[in-house]
Amino acid sequence: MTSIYDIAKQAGVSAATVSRVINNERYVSLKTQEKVQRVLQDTGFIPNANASSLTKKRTNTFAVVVPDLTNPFFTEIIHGIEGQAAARKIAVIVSNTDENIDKERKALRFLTERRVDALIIASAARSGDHIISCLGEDTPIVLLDRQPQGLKADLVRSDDHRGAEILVDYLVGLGHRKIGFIAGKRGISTTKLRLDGYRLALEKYGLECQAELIAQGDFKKEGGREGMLALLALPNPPTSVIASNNLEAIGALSAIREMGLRVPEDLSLVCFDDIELASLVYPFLTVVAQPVRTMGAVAAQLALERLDGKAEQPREVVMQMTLLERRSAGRV
Amino acid sequence: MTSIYDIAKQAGVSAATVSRVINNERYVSLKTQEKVQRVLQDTGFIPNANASSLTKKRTNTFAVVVPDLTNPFFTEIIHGIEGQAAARKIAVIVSNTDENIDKERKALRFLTERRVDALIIASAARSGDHIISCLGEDTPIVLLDRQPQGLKADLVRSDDHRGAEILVDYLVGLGHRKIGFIAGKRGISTTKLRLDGYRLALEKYGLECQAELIAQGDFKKEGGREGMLALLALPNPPTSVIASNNLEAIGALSAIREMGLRVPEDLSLVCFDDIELASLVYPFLTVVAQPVRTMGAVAAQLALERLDGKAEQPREVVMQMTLLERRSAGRV
DNA sequence: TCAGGATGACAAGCATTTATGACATTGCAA
DNA sequence: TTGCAATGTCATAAATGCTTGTCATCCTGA
Repeated sequence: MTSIYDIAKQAGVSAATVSRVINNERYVSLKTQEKVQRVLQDTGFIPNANASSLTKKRTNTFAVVVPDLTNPFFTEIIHGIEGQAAARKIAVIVSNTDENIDKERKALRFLTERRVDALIIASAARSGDHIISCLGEDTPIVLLDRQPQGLKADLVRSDDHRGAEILVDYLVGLGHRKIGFIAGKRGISTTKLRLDGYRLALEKYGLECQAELIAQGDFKKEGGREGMLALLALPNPPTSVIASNNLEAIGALSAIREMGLRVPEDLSLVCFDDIELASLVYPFLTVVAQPVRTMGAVAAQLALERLDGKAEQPREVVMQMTLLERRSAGRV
Repeated sequence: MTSIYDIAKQAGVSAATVSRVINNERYVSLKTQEKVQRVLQDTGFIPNANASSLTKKRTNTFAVVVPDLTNPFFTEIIHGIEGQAAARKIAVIVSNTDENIDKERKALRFLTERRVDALIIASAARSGDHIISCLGEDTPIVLLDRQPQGLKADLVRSDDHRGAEILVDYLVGLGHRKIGFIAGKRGISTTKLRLDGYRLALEKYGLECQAELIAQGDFKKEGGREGMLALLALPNPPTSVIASNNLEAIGALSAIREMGLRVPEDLSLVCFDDIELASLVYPFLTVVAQPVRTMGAVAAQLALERLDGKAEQPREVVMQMTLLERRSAGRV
């Protein structure tokens, strides 16, 4: 491989000078700058960023770890992150964990081997111990959507609690009194917040929160499907159901159809997190949506600020949830 | 930072030995292996992969460059690539170009600075000159979906030509004789293949291929919308339209609705590339779909084989298109 | 005793950055 | 005009954290 030494030789200067020219540093005369630049141009030389990061102790790389690359919620966030990162000449490595803690652990190990400058993660884990024990205290961490226990780090999320309330308000407004809930994956902060929000909102209306109306999900289609089947098997099933995320809603939908029921005629279904493209094709699911792309951008910003040494205390950015009313819920 | 030298000191061996233990190489006795492993464990040392790649001349990194991170077609492909890569301990850097050649150029430069081991790219460009001139001849390149001119490299795509034929067959089968077409982005191989397929299929049925029935698109929503508006403005508009990809179809849909028309009652609409989640929410768009996840996996495989020195000639993997009949097209 | 393989240390290399210091230039006061 | 400090310009060399070829040493078995 050709290195700055080759350039240096051709230009009749030292490698150090070439390095200075490349990095636009002071203390190199215009004349030598031009001389070196010419050789750089002529040879089409492209410096090795890896070698550079060895000495600079900056890899200009962010790691993004998400639990489900299949979910537009996360891919949109990645989109947002990539946009910010590219503008700062920072590479984005993405890792998918499939909601699997073991995969997450491996990914983290792998990413710290590469000495990423920052980690942006929607963790599949209940607690964050494995994250710090792997990355150490020094690498900036930005939590996305989910806050593992015992992990003090920047956090970007939406107001899950309020989101649940918005959905309950909406359903109650349509006359529903028996509102089912398909919870998210066990042990995830988001799951708890959304469930709590649901409970409190019911209380607000003096509605009893029956345990049997709460089914367990996992933020995936299959979990949503099974959760919904459980609710439908109830002797006295709910007239409306809230799914804890978009994929659960899709699973729930398939369960409902399996049972030969229609939405919203026989049952209302709403959920967290939008699937924008789906609604553009055919506006169907009523949801509370998060400003996903922005969340990604903000997460990247937080990481960048940490790198610049700004900020000390962990920061928490909470975004608004927005109700997008479509056709999956009806008056009862 | 702690390095293998520190480990070596603690274990009472040389750094070379530590390196050998870490990389599981021969010529280190079981006893010293254990001794070193213990220190490795105790200190929780994680080697620096960047330093390693400096000597090994392998970064264990793939670059994936796509034109639209918003399109599930590409995110699913990324998903497929990531799966294969993670299994081989290869990092995936993703770059989004927004169909912008300048962004693509910048991304390529950036990625070669990082000396990625392979490039997997769905290029936004007509020709591939900028790719080789940047990466050089040595880095394996796998083309995804699109084949820029003058670029000899492995290619993973689907049978676009046949895909178009399938759609025309289907529409003709429904009685359509006036079939419009919203083309893809100019200068992209896929655009041409799909258009050619459409033309030839019409010919097969002795249908005249009218130039006015072909609108220009760009593989994005806006292009689809404008293309459809143009078709609808025709004195004698088509009874059915084929959009060159999923996003164009969405744009077309919005145009149709703007004009107060209904699909499929007033107009049939079909397109290339599925939006799986959308169809699960509500089965609407009839499409020819590509096996996206597999395509990503195959692309990664091709890259891996190149790295292993297998394969000499450029290979072309062509996947089958599948018609997914739903509700956006009706009998005329 | 000796051949030959196993073991591991040494040192060079990978492509950069950067501290240090040598030398040149400039500005300004004497 | 001279002297001197401040600054600019650049090369040398050390450092970054790891790998690997070379070579000396130690064992083993014949």
